[in-house]
Amino acid sequence: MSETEITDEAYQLSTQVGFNLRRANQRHVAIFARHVEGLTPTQFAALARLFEQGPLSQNRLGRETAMDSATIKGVVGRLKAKGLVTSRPDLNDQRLRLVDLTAEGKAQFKRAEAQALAARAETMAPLSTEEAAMFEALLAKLV
Amino acid sequence: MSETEITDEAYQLSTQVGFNLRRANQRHVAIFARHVEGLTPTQFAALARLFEQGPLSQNRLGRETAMDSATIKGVVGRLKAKGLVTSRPDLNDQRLRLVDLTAEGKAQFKRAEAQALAARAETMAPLSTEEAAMFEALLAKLV
DNA sequence: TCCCGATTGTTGGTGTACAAGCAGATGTTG
DNA sequence: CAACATCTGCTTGTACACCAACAATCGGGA
Repeated sequence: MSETEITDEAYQLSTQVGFNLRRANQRHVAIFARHVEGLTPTQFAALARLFEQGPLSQNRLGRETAMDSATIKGVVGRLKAKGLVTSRPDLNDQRLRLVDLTAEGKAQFKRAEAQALAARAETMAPLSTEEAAMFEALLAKLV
Repeated sequence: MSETEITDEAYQLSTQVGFNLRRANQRHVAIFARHVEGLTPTQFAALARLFEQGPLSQNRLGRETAMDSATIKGVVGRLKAKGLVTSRPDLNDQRLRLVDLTAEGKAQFKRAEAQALAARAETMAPLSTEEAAMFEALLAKLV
């Protein structure tokens, strides 16, 4: 019996945090998809940053949303295909492509914002208000 | 000023949790990759379940590790390519393919276990012992 | 026994995610 | 001003992650 318990202990120690981090994220993405029509969490994040900050270069937008240059290229491409953003060369620096919201992009973001709030609420529903605040504070330390 | 603050508030409310969940997971995956040679977190999780529970059908293994059938197929395929697991038909139920650890798979898991512990420690390093315990407890409620 | 619903594994399609390597533009420094 | 390092965006390759549709198999009830 003791050996089994030791094995159990070791397993839990070694994977629980990363494993549950991954599952919590999966769960949130699924909840988000149910609430927000036509936007993934990452696409929503990109729209949010553009809404906040105005036109940004593609790489800059990637940094602001925690995506590397290969990932943000795909995200921007899909948003362009939906007509939510445009991209044009920067006249002052020919390396840059400035990404900007279209009117439709702004409208879609505003619609999605309330839905994203509902998704957030459902994700945090298992926690009390105090627990949720504590969790968010601790999570922020784990960047 | 007040309008800017309102926009800020709305943005933070609507994305912070999901966004930080995603970033915390990204960070953990990166830390895990630095510590554990040759195994991704999901591959490690699959080996861990097989080590715990012995041979499992492919779909069952997927459920135990929170992967759908399409995802677990890829993971098992890569583990087979590395010689860490084998799969064979179940004689009692011809729908099933039993996945099992090889001797090399067991050895690799035991080696990786200590490294995974170190990765976990580095992931949680920004938190005190009490904070880490609190965080894990709250995270567990968010499945 | 036969039929029907449920389960298993597979495939194809879409969407993140990152490493590595590339070419072109930029800007600094000797 | 010319060599240099840096930055940007792109591409390729690998690895999750899930949905939807599918064929084969299984189990139970009419």
